[in-house]
Amino acid sequence: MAEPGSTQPGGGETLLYLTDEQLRQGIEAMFFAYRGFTADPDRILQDMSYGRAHHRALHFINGAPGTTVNNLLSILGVTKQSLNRVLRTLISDGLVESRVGRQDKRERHLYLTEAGAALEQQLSDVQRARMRAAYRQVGPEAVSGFRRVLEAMMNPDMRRRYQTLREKRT
Amino acid sequence: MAEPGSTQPGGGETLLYLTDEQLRQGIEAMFFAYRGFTADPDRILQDMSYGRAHHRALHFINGAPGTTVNNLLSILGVTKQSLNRVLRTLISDGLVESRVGRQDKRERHLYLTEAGAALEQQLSDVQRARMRAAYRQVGPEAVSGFRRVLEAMMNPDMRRRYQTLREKRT
DNA sequence: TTGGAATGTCAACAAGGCTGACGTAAACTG
DNA sequence: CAGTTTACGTCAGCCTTGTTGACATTCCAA
Repeated sequence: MAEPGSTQPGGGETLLYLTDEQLRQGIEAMFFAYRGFTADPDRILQDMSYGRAHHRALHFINGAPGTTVNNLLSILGVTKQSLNRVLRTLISDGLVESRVGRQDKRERHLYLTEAGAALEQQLSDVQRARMRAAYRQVGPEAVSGFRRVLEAMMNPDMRRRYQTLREKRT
Repeated sequence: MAEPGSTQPGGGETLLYLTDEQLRQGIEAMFFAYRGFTADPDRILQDMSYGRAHHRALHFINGAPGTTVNNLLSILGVTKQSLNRVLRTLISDGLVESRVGRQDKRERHLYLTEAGAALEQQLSDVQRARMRAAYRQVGPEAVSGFRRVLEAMMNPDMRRRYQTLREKRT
C-alpha cells in the first residue's frame, strides 16, 4: 500500500536515503527541531502576554520596513482579521507604527518604533543564537544542504516570496 | 547592539555562513518550510474535523505501538488534558485502541486500529511525498546536512528522545 | 460617477494550548 | 498493612490564534 514513488530498503543502490524510514526520520526531525526553533522566543514572549503571531509580525516588519498590511498578510498566510488583532495590540502598545500611504492613502505602511525594534532584536538574538550554535556545530557544507532542503520543501509561491525577501536585503 | 558571538560580514574568512543575515535567512526558511511541511496533511485533516494534534498522536502511536499515555505526553510536549482531548476523540471514533497494561494496570497502552492505521498511512503518504520530492531534488549530501542541522537545533532532551525513537526502529 | 480594491471592525466560533482541582485505581515503600 | 506516589481521566475555565461572514469607509481608476 506504499504510495507511488515510495522507496523500500534495497530498492535502489544509491537511493537508500529515500527510504520510507529515512523520510519518517526527517519528518520527526522537523517536528522536534521546530519546537527548539521557537522555544527561546516563546519564553520571552510569554512574560509579556504576546505570542508567536506577534513575533512573526515584528520579524517581517523589521525585515521590510514600510510594508503594507496586504503584503504582510500574504507573507504570513493568515486572514486580515487574525493579523489585525495582532497589529492592533502592537500599535496600541507602541511597538509598531502605521502610516497612511502617500500615493495610495488606503494602504497602511508599517514600521517598528524604537521599542518595537528593541523587542524584535531581543527575540531575534535568542533565536539566532540557537541557529548559530547549530550552524557552527555542523559546518558550512551541512548548512548549505539544510537550506536547500528547506527551500525545496516550500510551496512554490512561498518559495518565491522567500527568495524575493532575500534579494531585497542583499 | 549585536549579541555576543554574532558575526558581521567580513568578520572571519571562512565564517561567512554565520553572518546575521545568513542566520536570518535560515530562520525565514524554517518558517516557510514548516508551512509546506504541514500543508498536505492539514488539507486532509480539515475534511474530517481533525487537526494537527490528531495527526501527531497517530504518527507517534504508529511509530511505537503500545506506547503509554505518559510516554506520548513527553514526546509531544503537551499537557495530559490537551492530549486526552485528542485521544478521546480518536478512541471514540475507533481509530485508536487503549488497552490496560498487563504488568502495570495503571498504564494504558495505545494502538492504532485498522481504520487508524489507514488514516495515518494517508497522512504519512502525502507528507512523505513532499519530503521525498525535496530529498530527491537536492541529493543525499544535502539531506545529510539538513538532518544534522535539525538535530543540532533541538533541545537536548528532545534530541535524546528523537535518537531513541530512531534506534528502536532499526 | 460608479465599481472595485484596500483596510478596518464587529461578532461568533473552533482548535488546541494552558492551569487547577479532584477522583480512582494500582503500585510502591517503609 | 498503612500511607504515599504514580498513571490516568475528567471537569471547569482561560488564552492565543486561527477561521467565516457581514458591513462601513475610503479612495483609485475606468
